[in-house]
Amino acid sequence: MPVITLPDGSRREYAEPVTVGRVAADIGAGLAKAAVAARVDGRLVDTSHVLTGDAKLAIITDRDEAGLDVIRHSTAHLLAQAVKSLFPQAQVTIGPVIADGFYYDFAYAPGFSPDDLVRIEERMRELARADAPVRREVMERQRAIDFFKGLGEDYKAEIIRDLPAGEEISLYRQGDFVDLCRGPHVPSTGRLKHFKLTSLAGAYWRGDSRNPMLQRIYGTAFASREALEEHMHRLEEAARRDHRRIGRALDLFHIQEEAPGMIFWHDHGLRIYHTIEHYIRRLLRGHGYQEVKTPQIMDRSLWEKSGHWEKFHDGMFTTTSEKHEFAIKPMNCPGHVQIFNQGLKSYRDLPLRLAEFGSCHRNEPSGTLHGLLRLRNFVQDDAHIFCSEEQIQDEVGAFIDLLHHVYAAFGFSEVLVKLSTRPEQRVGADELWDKAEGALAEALASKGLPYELQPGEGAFYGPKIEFALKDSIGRIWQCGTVQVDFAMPRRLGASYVDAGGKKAIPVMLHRAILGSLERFIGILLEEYAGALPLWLAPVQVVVLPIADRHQAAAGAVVSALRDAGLRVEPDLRNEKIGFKIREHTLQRVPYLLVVGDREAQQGTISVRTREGADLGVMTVEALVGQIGAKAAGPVHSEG
RNA sequence: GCCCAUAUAGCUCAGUCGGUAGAGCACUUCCUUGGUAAGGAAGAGGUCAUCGGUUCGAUUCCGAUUAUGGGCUCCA
Repeated sequence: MPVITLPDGSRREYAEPVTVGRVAADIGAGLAKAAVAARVDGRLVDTSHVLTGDAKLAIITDRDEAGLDVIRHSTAHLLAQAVKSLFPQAQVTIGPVIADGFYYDFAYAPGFSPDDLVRIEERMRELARADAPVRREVMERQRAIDFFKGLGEDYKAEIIRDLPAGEEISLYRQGDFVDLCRGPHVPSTGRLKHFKLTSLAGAYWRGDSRNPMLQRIYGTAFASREALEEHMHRLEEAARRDHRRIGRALDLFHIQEEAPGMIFWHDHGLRIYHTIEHYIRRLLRGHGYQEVKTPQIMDRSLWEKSGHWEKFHDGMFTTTSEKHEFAIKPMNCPGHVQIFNQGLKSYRDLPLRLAEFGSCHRNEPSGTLHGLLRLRNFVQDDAHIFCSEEQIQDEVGAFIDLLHHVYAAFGFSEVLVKLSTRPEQRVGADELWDKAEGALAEALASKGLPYELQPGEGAFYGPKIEFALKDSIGRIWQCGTVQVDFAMPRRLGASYVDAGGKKAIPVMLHRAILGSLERFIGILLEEYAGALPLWLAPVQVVVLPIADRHQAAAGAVVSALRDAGLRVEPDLRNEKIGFKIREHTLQRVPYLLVVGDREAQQGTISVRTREGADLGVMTVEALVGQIGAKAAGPVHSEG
């Protein structure tokens, strides 16, 4: 006699076991039609699930987030069904739901072509129209393994073999297609209407590059056609924010074939770069950092001592001179230890903070390069803090505050935080790791920062916190970091005299706020779609004379603004004012000043913003009063 | 590095079922001196990424290389 309790607290009693679908139908025909799955006592089930005893039941429709996931998951199955029907030799593997869609990996040696994708999507529509019921069945483990082996689905058999013991093994059938799956799924394929296959990629079986490469098909699905179209539209909009496109359009930088992974900064791009560097430099000085500069290339023997050579020499560029082999620095830390090592250090010198805008080269695999976001040559706002073990937590805490202060200054509010702990291969005693991980976790907790734990993802020399930002299409990029290092100071012979007069080895904190300036600028450009905040804009103001006779007046405005510290340029071209307005608006110049007869006569300017707002006519002094402080940026307000 | 795709004028792209290419914008010159998102005319501009193969003939077909894009792996 099941008693079913609904989310609103109401109850329904049944004389005998009922299916979820039946209960939904009893509540209302509309709900029954909209139901894609259900939650029974918190567990997701199909609408065909039979309720045998008392239960709490919530019907899930495509309006629920969980319902959308079910639709996407079922669409992935539909994709697999279509692929199997068109390419019977293909083997199915896994097909999970991901953010904004799903994918399915197939083992298919010849590979799919983009044309195949079109065919597959067509077949999916046919299969959806057929509206085949999706049925769940449970199979005993060994029988399931034999069953899939019999189908030639070796990957599936392997997946079942590796499922934890005691896990129920369920299969889903739709038409002649069977797939191993936990479910739940939509009741029938006809429920899948608004989907699209989006891309084709390679992906290693089980994410291991030693394994065979599978064919991954990405797709997405939504509850309505409008939602799908909106999603595709969002992607197009995001593509317009792409920093590579903006970099070209605003003449900021370029990359060319002869220097893959390296940037040619143009004038306007370098202005952004320098503004940021200047800001960080001032800030660090105010926070007790010294700025240093270390050699670009150093002898191989130093990299052997630091441990980099053994672990990373494949990723290092090298060069030779007179029988010496040199490496171009991939990091700044060994250089900073050399500076620390000059002269005897006392515990009174700690914490010693050495900062460098260090240009690093890393021979990244060609397939990983990506605009400004992944380069072979980049500049870190790097620093190393030499301190005692007791100072770790305070230093990390202060750094976290500083980092958030900086990210806020650039207008980033969403910063993802991750804590990576000891990897299998590591140096240093476990007690040290306990202490360091504890210090990092404690520092995060004391800031009330939520973070994702990444066990085993730390560096070989110590645990780390990573701070990441998202690009315009939601990809996550590590920017800031703080890492505890027990190994390198010892390896490179760093020491200080402690309070007891004994020699001690300092702990080293590696830390960067922006990470790579290039990457940070890339993300910044996408965040603002090129319309950078006033203080970062390469050109803050343009002065536009209406006709040739206003050029002198415009020139006077330019020099006055330049004297006031603004980045300002005139546009003296023989063009109409509308043309110039359009062009500089597209160039994302924050303020556009028009000078015509009226203004020339009165000694004023007519002010317009890149957003199209008319701020009216005013004097240069009035404008400087209005925007001067903002244009100078946070560096001045922080002293 | 691995999988798939792409590479044509400065940019965005069209095109050639194999007979050495075209648009728009940008650029140059001239006309125009115009009041808040494109004034007009003319002109110039390309070894069709590189190397090789097939062919009477290759920008087009095939192969390799390089780079780029989307993923995967990696990221000190």
